[in-house]
Amino acid sequence: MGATKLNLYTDDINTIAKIAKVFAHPARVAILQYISKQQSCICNDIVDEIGLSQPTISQHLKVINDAGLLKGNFEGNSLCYCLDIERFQTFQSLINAFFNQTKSNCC
Amino acid sequence: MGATKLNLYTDDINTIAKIAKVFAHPARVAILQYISKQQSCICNDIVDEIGLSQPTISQHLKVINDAGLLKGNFEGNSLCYCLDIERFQTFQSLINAFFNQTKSNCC
DNA sequence: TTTATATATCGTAATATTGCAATATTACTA
DNA sequence: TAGTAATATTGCAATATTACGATATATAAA
Repeated sequence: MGATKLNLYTDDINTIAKIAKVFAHPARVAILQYISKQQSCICNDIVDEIGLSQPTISQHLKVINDAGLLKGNFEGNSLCYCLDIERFQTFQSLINAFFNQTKSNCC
Repeated sequence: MGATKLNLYTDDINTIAKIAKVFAHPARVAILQYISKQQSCICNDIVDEIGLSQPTISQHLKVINDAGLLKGNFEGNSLCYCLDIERFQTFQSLINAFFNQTKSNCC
């Protein structure tokens, strides 16, 4: 009990759910938006920008990163995060495919 | 501790997260897909279709319904659920606006 | 090497989500 | 009105997520 029964669903369905989970917390939406606004891909002023602790931000970044949405490299002694646009685009396409298919089928 | 600090974020950000949450569980993705496939908006063979118990499906339906995505009306003694396409379309538009804005801003 | 700064990880408490059995409710039918 | 089928609600156990303090690790500069 309590755990999601992933085996009940098709891979496609699990993929959509997994993608949606990344955006299902406002901190992660805010982080993505903030990263995109910094032309030069600046790093952890995210902690200052959003009002969460450094470990919490780091945890959310890990979720975003595990989804493959980040490219990070060091600039000086600080980490420079950048959105992986291609991957982001893939997510958008998959989500749109789900929406389009679902609504076109419906009564 | 533990609870999401919604007050830290703009309404737009919280809206995106809330929408994403609906799709962040495979059962709900599957339910939406299944409902859309039934031309005649058929009801709780969802329970048979997906392998979850009736109360669990009902709970997921409630989440989807609370998001405003369902139109339900009784047909005989069974409930006929139907996707609210307009609302669904609104969700799609909002998500796409987020994606487009985020990726166009980025480095 | 020491020091300072930036980021990640660990451990843990608080809260949320998932799933189901039992039960209640609703709507039809006899 | 009693019985039946469909759906919702309640209560609870298992698990996941969120958040943070403490600490570890990594990089740069002194």
